[in-house]
Amino acid sequence: MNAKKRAKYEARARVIKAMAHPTRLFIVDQLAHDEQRCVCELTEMVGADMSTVSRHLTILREAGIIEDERRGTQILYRLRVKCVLNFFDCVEAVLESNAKERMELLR
Amino acid sequence: MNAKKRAKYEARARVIKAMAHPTRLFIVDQLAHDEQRCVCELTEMVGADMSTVSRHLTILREAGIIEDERRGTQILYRLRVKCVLNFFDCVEAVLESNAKERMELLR
DNA sequence: TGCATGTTTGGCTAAACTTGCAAATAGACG
DNA sequence: CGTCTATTTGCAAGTTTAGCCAAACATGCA
Repeated sequence: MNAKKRAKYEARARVIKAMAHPTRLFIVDQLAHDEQRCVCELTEMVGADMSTVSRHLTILREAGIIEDERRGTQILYRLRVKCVLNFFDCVEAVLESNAKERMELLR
Repeated sequence: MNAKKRAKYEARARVIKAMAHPTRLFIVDQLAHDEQRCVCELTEMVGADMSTVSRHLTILREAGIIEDERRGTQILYRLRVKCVLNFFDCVEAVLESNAKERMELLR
């Protein structure tokens, strides 16, 4: 694999890596339903330290998956690219396929 | 977020995390085109130690993304769930969106 | 200006990930 | 059985990540 090709896959991996965490997946899922949320609300929903949630949000933002906008004293986050929701369907398909496989092995 | 919900997102994150590496993305992409490949071929294409490639394959297999089958002395790997290819389209959309954003900031 | 609220950043530790080398394992075959 | 080929696994070192607390920053408002 040459340098150019490697760079291509590294760029893609950076985006996927940003989603590869339960809390960040939850946030994306939440923003898919709720349009936009402030850090305080997300912190409440996630149930972790606000500093931790803030860092997760930074990771998602730097990957280009979400964007933010200041509103007075708080900062609202929202989804930037909707298609990430397709991820969920496919991931569910993988998980179901895994479950089915396990069932068959038991027989 | 309660325990059940957390478990759901953790399961999803495990699948996505398995894809969150340039080499593994390359392998998935390759298997999408080539039907199936042995470890030696993939090692050649990736250009890393075979033990490293083998480990990446294990990670993908345990996530349920690929499956293997012994053929004589070698082991062939192939994609198990095709929809992971949708990931690429969306990831490209994110990357393009990022590129466009950068362009606008320059103006 | 000074205070209150909301968010990010610095610093640190523990845990997880990545990689290559060397050694072990699994089949194929004489 | 011994040996060859293909693949996996044990180990060690280096790198990255996640999480919390405390401190810094930003904004709105009296």
